[in-house]
Amino acid sequence: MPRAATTSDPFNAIAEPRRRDILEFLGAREHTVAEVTEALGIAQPSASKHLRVLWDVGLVEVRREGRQAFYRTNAEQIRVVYDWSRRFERYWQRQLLRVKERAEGNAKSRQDPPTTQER
Amino acid sequence: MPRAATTSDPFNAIAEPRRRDILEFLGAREHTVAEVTEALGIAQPSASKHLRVLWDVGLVEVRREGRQAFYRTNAEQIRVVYDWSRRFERYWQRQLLRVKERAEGNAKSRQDPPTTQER
DNA sequence: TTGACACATGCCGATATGGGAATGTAATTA
DNA sequence: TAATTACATTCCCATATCGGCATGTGTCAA
Repeated sequence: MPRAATTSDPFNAIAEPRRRDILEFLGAREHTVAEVTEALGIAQPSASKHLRVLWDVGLVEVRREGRQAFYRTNAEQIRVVYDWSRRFERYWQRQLLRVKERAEGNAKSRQDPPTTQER
Repeated sequence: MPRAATTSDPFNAIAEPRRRDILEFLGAREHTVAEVTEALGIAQPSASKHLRVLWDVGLVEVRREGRQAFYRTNAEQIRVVYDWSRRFERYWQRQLLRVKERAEGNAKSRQDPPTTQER
């Protein structure tokens, strides 16, 4: 079974770096497909496809006017990701605390890959 | 070109629902692979693979003891996702404001797919 | 009407995916 | 030493991905 479709949810959609770039670019105000392709240096069909994926999961909205399409990011949907990641806030706060606590002492390095042995 | 490797960054790693489940499960405290497989109802090799991917991008840490591996999520790395999504905070706040402003008036529905015509 | 323009879609190929089943490996136990 | 346990890895396969290129579709201008 391959990875879930990019169109299934915001998490899959933002897995692609280019799409994150697009969302950031469209963050401030709406932009034309041509503006996206030019600003990010991607081919037009590629931009259209990415925008389509983002639209499918509700991460962008479109406004059509003549032969132009004005896209803007729908921050509300990014919030899904935000809310999920925020659930771990208490954990990283706790971890930061621990780091701070042992700030003076022994630096403990990250362990080796799962397969490699250590200790 | 296929999608970027799941091992490339946290965004790709959390694109998989099962891996998000694992991260949540490992959020509170460290757990054995066996505990993960049992708690989430996934096959052992599958769990090991997912944990490996999560480990590759630094989303989990391992502590080995005898033949057991104790995994825990590394919230610090989830923060990468948190920080990225949070950059859109001002936008959804602005959008919520707009929604509130036109709370009394005309309900504007979402537009049709990019290809379909409307207006 | 014809052509240019803006964008969307279809097809192709190279590649990564995740599940299942089998196998490998190191540590513990008998 | 042999069997068992706890994980990790490998192989296989059906499937989805993204980019490039070509093409389709609707809109506006000449």
